[in-house]
Order: sequence, then structure tokens, then C-alpha cells
Amino acid sequence: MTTSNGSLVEGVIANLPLFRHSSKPHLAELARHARTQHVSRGALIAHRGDKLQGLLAVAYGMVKLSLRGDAGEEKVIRLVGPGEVFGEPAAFLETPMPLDAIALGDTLLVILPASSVNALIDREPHFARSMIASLSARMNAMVADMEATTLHGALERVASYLESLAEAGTPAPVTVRLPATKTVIAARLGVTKETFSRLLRELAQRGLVKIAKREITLLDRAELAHVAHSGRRAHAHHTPTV
Amino acid sequence: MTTSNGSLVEGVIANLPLFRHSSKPHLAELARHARTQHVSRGALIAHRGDKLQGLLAVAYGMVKLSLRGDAGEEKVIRLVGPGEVFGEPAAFLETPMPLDAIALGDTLLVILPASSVNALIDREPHFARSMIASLSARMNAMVADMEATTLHGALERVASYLESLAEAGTPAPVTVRLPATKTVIAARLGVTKETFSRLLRELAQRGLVKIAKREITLLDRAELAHVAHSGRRAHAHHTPTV
DNA sequence: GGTAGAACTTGATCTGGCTCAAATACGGCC
DNA sequence: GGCCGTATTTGAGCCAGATCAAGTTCTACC
Repeated sequence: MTTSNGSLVEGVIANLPLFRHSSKPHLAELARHARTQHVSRGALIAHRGDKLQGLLAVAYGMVKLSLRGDAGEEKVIRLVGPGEVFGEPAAFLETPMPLDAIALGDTLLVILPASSVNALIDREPHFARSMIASLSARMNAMVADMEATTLHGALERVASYLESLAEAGTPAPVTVRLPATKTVIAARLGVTKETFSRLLRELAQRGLVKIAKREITLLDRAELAHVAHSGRRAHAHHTPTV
Repeated sequence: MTTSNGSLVEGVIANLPLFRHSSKPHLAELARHARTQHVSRGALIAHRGDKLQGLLAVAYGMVKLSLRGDAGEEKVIRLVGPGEVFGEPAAFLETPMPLDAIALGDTLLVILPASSVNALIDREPHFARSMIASLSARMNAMVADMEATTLHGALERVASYLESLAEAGTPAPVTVRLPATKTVIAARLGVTKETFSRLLRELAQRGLVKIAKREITLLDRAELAHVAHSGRRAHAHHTPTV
């Protein structure tokens, strides 16, 4: 891992949605205390139990946040892409990281020291609100994940995930690209790679999608949405109680 | 549901950990805009999809936050007890509630309008930090839940939960009380009531706990912790009575 | 202090998704 | 262009926990 520090940092920070509404001078001050760090594909950014020096933002690349079981099994909690931030709980509470953070590709991180972020919170109530909104949004996402994992079947989760990759509003067939390997996506969705492979095939056989390597074409958005939401597979209709 | 408003509110607010470090005047101002609401056992506080008028704090009683599946199955995301707050994401983002909130017993809620809480954030950076810390802690808890649900077996989850009910530090046998019916606790742990019943019995048969209605005595904390963490069950099965 | 409904237990059986095992297809690299 | 390690697919069987089906015990309220 190489570390550098330049005015580059300020530009990166200014582009993070989290700081979209902060003032120039405050951002400059934050940038003065921040530093970037380049990590290469596969590198371990933080191990479970590590303390973080601050918030971590992804400038480019991709980070996988995952839990590892006693056997080798892995559950991916979140994939963090460019412009996104992670590590807030560990940074704000000075708690050890509850999971591993691993770079999935060459990645540039910006490290924002907790003290500087706290200073910004004190100085700019508006930023405090952004941070609270950001954490709130993450909580909503986690609840949605829990719902998917515990209440919906694997096929529904896969269909729902593919849907989510396409920007809403486009009703016509779209081709999306999986942001990581199928094995990683599978772990993100809480299924094994074998099951994921089989379910993708099932969707393809039903004519809902077309799989080409990591590019997936959504052929029948409506039916895909139906599989994603309306529960059980195909013929499982519930006869209303009279 | 009955609604009242008195200086009572201020006392309740002052006792919420979230406001522990806020100044008297600011709390008084917050109290001026807050109101209490009494809900009786079983009452629906907020339905999935509802918008919230503000943050909800529990003065006394207990609230169940749960997701409901298309069939009747229920997943309890959190049990909110006295002094705790819920509904932050819905209040701050003005997003619809992603789950149902139901009173498990006679409950007194304090409703803190989002606008007033936001005003407090602007006025007291220290409070903003408390809120961020609170949300961070909740995120840590959710990650821990996800880990338990996806990476650990049901017996481990039950053992771990029972452990968590006893205040740390007490090494000797303790008797704890389940904060809700076994059916609700089961849904909280992500198992059916049937499985929960069987697992409690298994722990009892192994001599780790003693079950008396809703009172559970932890007889062997060390072994219980072992079951909770170190994975798989110890060649369990009914030992053939040789 | 009796009783209906809710909560809990127990037994039998079923099944979605996992595990184990192998073959095949890539992607990067010299 | 061929080689190697990783990713993906496919097949077969298995199992933890769910589901279905009765009982049994509480508990709240007349």
C-alpha cells in the first residue's frame, strides 16, 4: 500500500456526496488532515477487530465488507463503491471493526480522521445532519437486507438484486454489469455460489434475463419484478380463505 | 390511545440516555414541542409504510419492531425498551417506516418532532454527536445480528441471547427473565417458536440452564458461552440409553 | 374460580439451499 | 499462444430448521 497526500485529496472529498453541502473552507481544513491510501486488488484494508483511524471513503475502486465464519464461509455485508464511505461505527465509537474490509480491485481510499470529522460536525450543523441522514439511509438498507434474507427465498433475492442494478425508470431491456465476481455477489445475497449459478440459469431459462459472463441483460423487467416481489415461485398461489 | 402533555414530558426526556448530555434549557425547549402518547398492549403504533411525525422514545413498556412475510411469518428486528428510541431513519429521512411497531405491553411513548430534534442538532453539536453515536451503536448491533443469523446455528443464537440477558461480570448462576413471550423471542432470534422450545429444552437437558416459565436460570455460564461461540453442537442427539 | 383464547410443547415429516465432488471456462501473463 | 490459478457450472445427496398436526398449560377476564 502506498500513501500520498496532495491537493488531490480535497478534490476527492469535495466529490463525496456526504460533503456535498459543506463549505469550501471547512472542506479544505478537513483535507489538510486527511490522507489518501492506495490499496491493490485483494489487499486487506482492515481486519475484524482492528481499530480505524477514521472514516474511510472510496475514491475509486471497490471495497468488500464481509464477515467470515469459523469454517471458510463468507457473508458480504456491503460492497462499497466510489463516493461511498464506510467504517463510521468503528470511527465514531472507537469500537473495533466488526468485519473485514478487503479491496476488490485497485482502490484509492481517503482516510478522514475521526477527530477532524467530529470537528466538522461541531462547526457545521448541516454536516451533522448529512451524517445522520447517511447513517439513517444505511440502516434502512440493512433492514431491507434483513427482510430479504430472512423473509424471501433465494430466487426472489436474486431477481430483486438484478432489478436493483438497473436504474429505475428504464422500462425497456437493459444490460447491467455485476459489480464483482459471481462468487462475491452470491455471498452478498446470502447464497452459495453454486445456488447463485443455478438460480441465474433458472431465470435465463424462463427467458427473464440473458447471462453473458458478467453482463446480464434484463429481458422481462415486469416478470422479473414479479419474481422479486410477489413471493414464492411460479405456481404457488394462496387460495384466499373463502 | 390517549395523549397528554405535561411537565412529565421533560422528566422523561431528561432520563433518556440520548439526551444525557444536553443542557436543561435545550431540553425544556424540546419538551415544549414533544408530547406523550399512551398505547395499550397489542396496539399498532406504526404500520409499515406509515410516515412518522418524529422520533419515538419509550418511557415505559416495550415496543416490538417487526417485519411480516406474505404468509403470516414474522421477523422481529428489535425490541425497544424503556429509555430507548426508535424510528430515527423514518424521522430524519421522512421515509416510510420499513416495518411495523407494536406495543407489547402498556407503553408510554414520547414523540419528539423531527423539526425540534433537528433544531437541537443545530444548537448543540454535542447532541449531534450523541445521535451519531447512537446510530452507530445500532449499526453495530445490526451487523452482529446479521452475523448471528447467517453464520451461526440456531442453538448458538439461543445460547448467545440468554447470555446477553445477564449483565456481564456476574460469573455465578443468575436468573434472567425473558423480556417478551417465547414466541416473540423466537421471532427475534430468527427461529420458529417450535424450534426455540426444543432448543431451550436441549440446553436444559444438558444442565446449562433451568427453565421456569419465563424465568431462566443460567446454571453453567462458561459452558453456555462455549455453546454460544465455539460453533457447532457437541455431538448432541439423544444419547441412546445404552 | 371457571373458562376461552393465547402461549407453549412435542412429535412426525418435509424441503430449500448447502455440501461434497468434478468437470469446464476464463483471465492474466510470460 | 499456451499455461496456471481462479471462477463458474453441474450433478447428487444431505440436513438444519421449517411446517403440519395435536395436545397441554397459562392467563386474563368475567
